Parts: sequence; structure tokens; C-alpha cells
Amino acid sequence: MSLNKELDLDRPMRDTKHEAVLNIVRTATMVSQKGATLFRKYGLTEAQFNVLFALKYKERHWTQSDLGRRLVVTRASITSVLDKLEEKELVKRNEVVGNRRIYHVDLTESGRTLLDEVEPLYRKDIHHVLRDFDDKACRALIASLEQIREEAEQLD
Amino acid sequence: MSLNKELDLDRPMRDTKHEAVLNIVRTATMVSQKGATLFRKYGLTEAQFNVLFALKYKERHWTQSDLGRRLVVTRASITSVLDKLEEKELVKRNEVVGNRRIYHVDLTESGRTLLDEVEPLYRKDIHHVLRDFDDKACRALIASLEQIREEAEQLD
DNA sequence: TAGAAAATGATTGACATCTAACAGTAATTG
DNA sequence: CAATTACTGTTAGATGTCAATCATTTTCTA
Repeated sequence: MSLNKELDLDRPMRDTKHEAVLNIVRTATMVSQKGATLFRKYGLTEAQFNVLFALKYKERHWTQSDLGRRLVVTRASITSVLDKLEEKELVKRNEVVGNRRIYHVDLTESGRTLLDEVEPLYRKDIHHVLRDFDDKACRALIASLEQIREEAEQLD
Repeated sequence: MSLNKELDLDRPMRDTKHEAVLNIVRTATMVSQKGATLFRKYGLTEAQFNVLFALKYKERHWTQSDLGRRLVVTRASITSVLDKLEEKELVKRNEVVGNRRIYHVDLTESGRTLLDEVEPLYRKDIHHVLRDFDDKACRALIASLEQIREEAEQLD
């Protein structure tokens, strides 16, 4: 549905670029919320799932800062997310010999088990959401969004 | 930049649809953050700006629930955002005769003045971010995102 | 039409994330 | 090698979100 209808605006938006930006944000919010609903069934927040997911596919050691960079979250947030995940024994902070500032973070057995359960459902949702988009259409969308990020980067 | 590079992934993603979803979320996050940086210069959060903006363009009375619907935020969130805005005397909750449950929310003079100052800068940023997109390209992007929301709606 | 049930509007409390400031550690540099 | 600078992770305080709850209004029904 168009945003004008969806938001039941008193006047339609006249700024197409503004409308595009709002569409991006609103779509992301919606997709995130749907994800969060799925994750909650397994006792996970979106942030917690993202951490587990990232850890599953890494092929070298990752520190908390690495996680923050990959997930676009501040280090402060990573700390608290990892605290929760460690409470539930889904991940483990491992001390690193030779550098006492950092930890290497890894999935535990049960962390991997839980993720293996949730991930297929997550992927199923994603494929449903984009079922009308073939590979070419996906790539076109991705290219547009990359271009937008490129321009956004220059702000400030 | 592609997400694969941007995230410095150990392995490139092989799931184009997944990549598309991550691109949407990441682009939205980035655009929001850029907005937040601007708003903070004027002592506003993103949520607070959005409320002021919505109130400026309404043409009839809006309750807090109306605001929530338009901004896609829960009523609970609106309460605390309005509390902050009222503290700063940028908006006012007006009691409604005949229905003691609801308030009509309006900009104050200084609320309007502040918004009139910030809004042009906000629009300038948006137009910069989408400067490579002509009207047709914007509409194509919007159409794609609408389609995605349509499918996402069916989840749950 | 009175009374109960359902629906609606807003708030509260628990929790998650952010920014900023901090403490500890490592790297750089003169 | 001492002093400075940069980096990592944590904490504190503010804000925003959701689930549950309270208060009021509307709808239903006997």
C-alpha cells in the first residue's frame, strides 16, 4: 500500500524523494518487527539473533568491536547483548593471551543448536517477503540502496 | 559500497534475497542516524522531530493514537515522547470536552518556530541522499518497497 | 434501558539501545 | 624509555519500545 494511504495523510506528500526515504525506513522497521516476532518465540531479541548469526559465519576470531562494526551497533550495546547471551550460555567471551583488552567471542554448543533451529525459519520469512523478486530484481534494489548509502555517507 | 565489502565478511553472502533485506535495514539505519545527528544539534531526537513534523502538516485534530498510527509507533512510545516535548514546551496536550480519554496534540508557537528552522536542513539532506534519483527512479524504488511491505504483512 | 462486556486511549514498568565519560591496555613517537 | 595517543570494553544516564494495566467510553444484551 502507498504510504499516503497507509498513513492516511491529510494531504498527499508532494516530495517524492522524501516519500522514498520514508518508504525505506518504514519497510526496514516492518521487516525488523516481523523478524523480532519470530525471534521472540525462541527467547531472542533481534540484536541477540544478529550476534549469533554473525558468529556462526565468521571464519576467524572476532572481538566485541568486530561484532559492533559488522552489526552497526555501538560497543556499549554489544557489551550488554553479550551479557544476556552469556547468561543463557549461548556464547562465550574467551580471554586472549597477549592482549588483555580484548575477548574473542564464540558460539557455544547450545548457541549453535538454537541458531540452527531459528535460522531456517528466518530464511523462509525472507524468501517469502521477496518472493516476487528474482535475482536480477534483487540486485537492482541492492544497487539502488548502495548508491543511497554512498551519498548518505557524505553528510555531516 | 557493497555489504560484502562494507562488512568485510569472511565469505560473501550467497543469498541475494537475504542480502537485499540486510541492505534495506542497513540503509534505513544509516539514513536515520544521519537524521539523528542533524536533529541533535537542535536538541531533538528523531522521534521528537517526527512528532513535530507530523503535527505541522495535519489539518484536523489528532490524538496521541493518531500520532502513533501515522508514525508507526506504539501509543506507549508516544506518551513518553510527548512528555519530553511538553517539558520543552514545543507541543501541548489539549483536553477534549466530551471525551475524557483523549487529548488533542498541537504544536506551540516555539514548536513551530523550531521546526521551521530544522525542516529545510532535513529536506536538504534528503535531496542530497537521493540526488542521483529522478522522479521516475524514486517511484520505482517506492514501488519495490511497497511490494515488500505487502508481502511482509502476511507474515505471522 | 440498565448493567455487563468489549473496545479504546493513555500510562506504567521492565528492558534494550544510544551517547558520553571512564579505566585499563597497547601502540606510537620523540 | 617516557610520554602521548589510540583502542577495547564497561558503566551511567537518557530515551524509546513493548507488554501489561488502568481509566473511560461504547456496544451488546437481557
